[in-house]
Amino acid sequence: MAHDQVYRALRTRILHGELSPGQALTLRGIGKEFGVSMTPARESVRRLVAEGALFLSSSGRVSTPELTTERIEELAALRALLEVELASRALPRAHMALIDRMQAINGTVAEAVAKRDAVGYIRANLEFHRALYLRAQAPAILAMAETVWLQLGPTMRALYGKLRRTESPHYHKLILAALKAGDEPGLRLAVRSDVTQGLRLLTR
Amino acid sequence: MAHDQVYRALRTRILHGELSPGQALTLRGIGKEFGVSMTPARESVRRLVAEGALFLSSSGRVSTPELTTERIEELAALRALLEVELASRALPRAHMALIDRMQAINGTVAEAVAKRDAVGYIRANLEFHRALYLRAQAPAILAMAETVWLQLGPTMRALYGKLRRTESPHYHKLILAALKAGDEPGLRLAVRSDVTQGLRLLTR
DNA sequence: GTGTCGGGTTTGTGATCACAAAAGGGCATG
DNA sequence: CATGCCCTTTTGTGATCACAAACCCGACAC
Repeated sequence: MAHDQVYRALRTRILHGELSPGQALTLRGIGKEFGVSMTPARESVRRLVAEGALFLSSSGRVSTPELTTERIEELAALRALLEVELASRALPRAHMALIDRMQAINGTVAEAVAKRDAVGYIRANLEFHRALYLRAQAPAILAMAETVWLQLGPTMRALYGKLRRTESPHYHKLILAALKAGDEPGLRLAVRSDVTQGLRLLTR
Repeated sequence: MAHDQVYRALRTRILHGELSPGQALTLRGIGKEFGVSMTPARESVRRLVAEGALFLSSSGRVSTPELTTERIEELAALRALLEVELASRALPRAHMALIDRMQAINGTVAEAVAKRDAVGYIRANLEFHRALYLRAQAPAILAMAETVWLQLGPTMRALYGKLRRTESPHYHKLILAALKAGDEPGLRLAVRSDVTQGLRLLTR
């Protein structure tokens, strides 16, 4: 059970962008921080490496990945593919209660943007998307989308650290509008734009 | 380095459908088979679990997954999404040499079908697809497609064990034809059909 | 015949250790 | 002042062990 707690803690840390790209980790360091031996630390690290959340150098050293532009573009394309599908599947099941909740979450997103709180922004943004995708009833696809998020975690932090915007995310409003209208093509376009938009800044 | 060899061996075994769904594995058994201790056996197993290739029961027991119909359908949808994208990206770079090679591989597929060799069929089939997708120059997407294959490995074995066909795969010919003609919509449809066709049998 | 209980056995978990390879830093040399 | 080398320290790897939980199977009771 120990390795699972370590795994979960590291995972959310990476997912929420609390680690910068290229940041090094050591097994003994992790073990010490969580009060366990190297064994569970190693297991959780290996698992995160398997998911692409951490990078394992040829000498066995572990760090968060520093993504190349090409890889970022690929991951953005993956997000677009997977999340458009998820949104599309969720649409018929998206009732008013869900849309209200997403609207509330979007308020949190706006707050985080205003406060320049990168981690808060990323977390709220993920929550916004996940709230919708959970309705798709497609756990395998959602899991795959989450591993893509995981791989982008540290990079996202770097991205929003550079961002100068203080206005609330435009495409989230389009997503909500399309949901309300039951407009599938509009939803697909809005999700694709939202997902692609941010990453586009990084690749130039 | 020991755990990597174990990992790779188990991975190809699963990928090629050499293990039936629900087959149990033990750490000590794996260690004994490969002449290593439990430690590297555990690491490789945990990695395969993270990739969805193995299933970890709540009590820690490990086995190949027995997929539900819903999950098979989802994984089929994922294959369709990812592989259509990969094929589409590969198309502009698919020269005659590649098509020739794919045609040769398709001969191997036909042989395996004729001999009722499930493992040979799966392996040749994967090789056929991978030959094309490698040209897409999209390692992240390809890696994701491969983990989907991995999850389906044991199930595929069960599927082709039940199959009665002895004719060579029809959709592979359509894929080759679309490649030769540079026909992108045709290619997308052919790949989608090929990927969906087999799994469709299982879900009914 | 069916169900339940018990004990021996199998199995996973996490800690610890010895070892080798890599990294980092200080020193000498050009 | 820069560069290469060597030694110390750090770090990952794999083996082994003690322990607890789960499992299996046979016996017993109803």
